[in-house]
Amino acid sequence: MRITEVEAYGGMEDPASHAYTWTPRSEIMYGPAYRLYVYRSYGIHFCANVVTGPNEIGAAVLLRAGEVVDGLDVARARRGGAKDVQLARGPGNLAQALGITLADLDTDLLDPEAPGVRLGPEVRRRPPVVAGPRVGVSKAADVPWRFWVEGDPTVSAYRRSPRAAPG
DNA sequence: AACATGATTCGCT
DNA sequence: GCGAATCATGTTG
Repeated sequence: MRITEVEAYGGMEDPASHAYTWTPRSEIMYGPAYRLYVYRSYGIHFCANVVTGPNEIGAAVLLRAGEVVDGLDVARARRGGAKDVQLARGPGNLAQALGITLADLDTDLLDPEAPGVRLGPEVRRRPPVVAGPRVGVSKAADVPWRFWVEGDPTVSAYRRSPRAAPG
């Protein structure tokens, strides 16, 4: 899968991050980099993050959207007949398309032997990337740490949290 | 032990 | 555009 949209969370210094205050849930975020941090959202969906360490800050990057370029049939089956372009559009949908669950928590994304997902190393060509305010967070929403490929149809629509400070 | 809330999505208007 | 669904986690008593 080609990632087209991400959102950065600055660990203990970022009020919007799960790592802002230490909790058992976010413990993984303080660990080594390139591990997978998965959490359940609204009781229904899973969201996948890449811990970016390497220090003990608890920083991570939320995978918000992507274009499925491999295993299309599997992704389609998992997403139950959604349009190809929206197979991995949105954090919950992306996790579902990849089949990520809590079982994948703490997966070493650089280990070729590790079961489940892994992070592809190569970026052949860097497409134009734009930055903007973050989606869905009630705090520090205007920190421009959401990055996406400009004009890519698989990028999710921007929606500001109703609880975020007016901007 | 109880209460409030959310890094969301989908369907209806 | 708006609101319900849905439950684990975090916070408070």
